[in-house]
Amino acid sequence: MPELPDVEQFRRYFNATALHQRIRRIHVPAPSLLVDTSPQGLGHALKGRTFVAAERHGKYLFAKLDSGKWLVLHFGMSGALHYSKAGTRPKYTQLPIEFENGFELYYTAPRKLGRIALTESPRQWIDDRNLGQDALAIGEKAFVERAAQRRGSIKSWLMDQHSLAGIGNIYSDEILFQCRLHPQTPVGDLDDADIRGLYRALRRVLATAIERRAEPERLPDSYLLPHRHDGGRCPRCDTALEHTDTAGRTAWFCPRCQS
DNA sequence: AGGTATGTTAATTG
DNA sequence: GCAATTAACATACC
Repeated sequence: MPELPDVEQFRRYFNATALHQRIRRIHVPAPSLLVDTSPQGLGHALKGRTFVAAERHGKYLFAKLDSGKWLVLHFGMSGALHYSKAGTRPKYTQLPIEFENGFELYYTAPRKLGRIALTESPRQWIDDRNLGQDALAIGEKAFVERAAQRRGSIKSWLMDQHSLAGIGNIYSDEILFQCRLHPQTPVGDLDDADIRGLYRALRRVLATAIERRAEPERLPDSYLLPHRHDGGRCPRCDTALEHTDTAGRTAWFCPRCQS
């Protein structure tokens, strides 16, 4: 689930629930999710502190503490956040954060593919990992420039977090469907109008998904995603959708509209 | 029981 | 150095 629109949901949820309450304690059942820290190190950084704001870059969520340090959360393929009364810990909770108000914020990750870390600043984390600009923050000019230095398929470009942060398999399929480009089209084959069309589709798709709270069922029926499954048909021309392996993932597309 | 899965990263190959 | 491909990670779900 968690691509840019999903993590943006988490950011808003975090800001609406978890700010300004003192942290009583935390627990780390699976230390393998920790990056460059330990359960003790994390506990030391969080205990007695409050969160003051949450920010997002690509698929990463950064939660600022009143100490100035930041908690970093990545949701992998299946992570989520839940805030509720203490003692209602959901299954697959990998980080419960208990507050003094009797509520807890639960970070869940059923497949343990997420990441938990601490950083001095989001900027430092982003630079250390060489992440690209956030997909919704990049301007058209920079987007066009990025395209010019890129070879290979358009889908792998959109999903490359070092080039552009936030887009994954699901939303890259939708963006390419919206601007009628086949996922395996080489970036070098696109002209300026194609690239600008791609940029506009990217912004529109991500903004729409955020508006719909990143719930796939709420997306317009004219979108690919509600039909992206075996037996699904193109909402535009009713052709049977096909899929192909690209960039190590399954890319769904309409063979008639996207050529 | 086996195949697939919305993510990232390292190793391998061209 | 790039890009594509594959495997690995750990586990749920169909």
